Amino acid sequence: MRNRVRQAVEEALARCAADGALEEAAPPDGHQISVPKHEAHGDFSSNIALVLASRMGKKPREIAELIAQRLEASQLFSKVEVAGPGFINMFVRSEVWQEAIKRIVAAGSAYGCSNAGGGVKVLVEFVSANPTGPLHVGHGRGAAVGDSLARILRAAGYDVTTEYYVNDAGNQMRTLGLSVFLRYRELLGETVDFPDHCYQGEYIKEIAASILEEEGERLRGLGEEAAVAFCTDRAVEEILAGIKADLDSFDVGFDNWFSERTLHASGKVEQALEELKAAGHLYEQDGALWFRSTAFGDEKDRVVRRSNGDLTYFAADIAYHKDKLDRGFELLVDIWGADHHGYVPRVKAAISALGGRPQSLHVLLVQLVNLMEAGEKKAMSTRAGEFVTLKAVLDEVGRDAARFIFLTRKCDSHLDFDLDLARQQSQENPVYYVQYAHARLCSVFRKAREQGVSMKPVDEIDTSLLKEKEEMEILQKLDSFPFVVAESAKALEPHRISFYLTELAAMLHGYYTKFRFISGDAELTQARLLLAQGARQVVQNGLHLLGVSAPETM
RNA sequence: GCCCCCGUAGCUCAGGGGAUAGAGCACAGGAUUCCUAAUCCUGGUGUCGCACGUUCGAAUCGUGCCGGGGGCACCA
Repeated sequence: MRNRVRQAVEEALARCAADGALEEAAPPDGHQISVPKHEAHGDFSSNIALVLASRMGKKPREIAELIAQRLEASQLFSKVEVAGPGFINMFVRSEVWQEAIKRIVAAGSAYGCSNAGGGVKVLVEFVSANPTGPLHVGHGRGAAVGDSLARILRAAGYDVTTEYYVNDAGNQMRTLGLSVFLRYRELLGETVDFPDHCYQGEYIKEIAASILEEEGERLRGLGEEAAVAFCTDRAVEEILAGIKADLDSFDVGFDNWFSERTLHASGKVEQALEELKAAGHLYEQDGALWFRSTAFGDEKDRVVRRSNGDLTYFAADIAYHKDKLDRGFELLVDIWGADHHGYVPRVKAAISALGGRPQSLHVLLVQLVNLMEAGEKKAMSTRAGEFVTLKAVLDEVGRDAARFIFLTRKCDSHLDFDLDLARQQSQENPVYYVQYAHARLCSVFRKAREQGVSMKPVDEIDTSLLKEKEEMEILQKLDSFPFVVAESAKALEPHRISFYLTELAAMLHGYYTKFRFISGDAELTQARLLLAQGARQVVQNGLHLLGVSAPETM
């Protein structure tokens, strides 16, 4: 609808130019069609005259009048007004809104989808937690945001691939293997010195125990290097399996699991460095190899190969992002913990140096989650082994509530996740408010069936009977859903969907209390059931974008 | 010291150039012979952290402060 309104306004402007009333025919960049806060200001409002005024040296209201006059002829509107400093307020005819419900019902589960994204190939990389321990709540937030964003982008017509980058190479992998091996030796009765930098968690002991069970004392005879390597492989395997299981119970899946080891093994890291070197962006200093990232806006140059010969993680990250571009992705969305924000300029620098467009990379920095319990912040450190796992939280508050809490805030705002509250307050959680709206509509249809009321074919339903103010508001809200999805995708902001759904649910609950879907008036009942069907569909589609279930009963 | 994010109602947070700044929670009162009361209705609160600036117009943009968090390794 909004697009139709925009088109009408811009055509009216063109007609002004055609008949000589105004000089400009082209719509200005800042032209916005918005939904006013106050209903007295119409269904839609255009600021076109305000934007044009300064450029044309005319009074905004004068321009607005000229355009408004030509808009009145449109079949779309029942009334067009100039108001305030020069807004054009437009009132859409009720028949236009009423027809929308048929479109919505016809589209079904596809309603909300659009081709706004134009098939742009986008890679959404998220979670990518190091396989050194189980996922904690912070990873859960990233998982919810990434998975939901991928769903929203798909709905908005982007060609989406999701990926988890597995850091299964490098120093910390040795540390992980060493940690397990030391616990293994402890289990064999040795007294070992367990260093602080090793992973302290209980899960390390469990992995050691399972190795002991399956391999016996065999590892003792292998020599430290081989034994640690063995432990590393086993630990990564077990931890990754655990991570996958946790994500699975959070209903988060990935198209690809991308292993860092394969980057090294295939020579792609060396290749990327060669390319940078050929372009003159690398230099040697103090025995190390540096990338001149300052040439692309970073605050200091970065080491890609240390003086001891080891490649840094950054070197692999360069190759990884090059590989993403080589695979043809036009838009790269990386979802990182906010503590990695310092990393953004150097990765963008690498993309630029390799001939890519730094704007093609969008890094969403998800603020860390403060887990609160009994009014106190709980410590979160994988290495120290002090953290609340995602699994533990899911077991307590449930998948739907957890996802909704994560998705009802902008991802760059800090989030206090109060365990006590989420646990005991589950009845007041907004997710149930939305789900209940869906369940209630389902129950209306159950009731209708009980009473032998069945819906007529859509064509035969008289939608002009939907003339209550509340019905009109719901129709407008339902109509805006595809626009909300498209904007949410464009802005990479899943939380807009949660807010939309909460607002829609409020309208539906209010309507439910005040009016009856099923009444003695057979024609009216048909029209209202159609409204109910469309509304239920939109709630369901919206919840699906969040990865939250839409129960039929509660 | 430098960089990034945040600061909006008692609390948790939306709004991120547009008209009189919103929601949930909490608090008080009310609503159910009838499609699920996990619901609805009513009640009120804001120096939008502070100060300048940009313009027709600023919670929103810019600069500087203040406060909170995070980051500034040849760690990941």
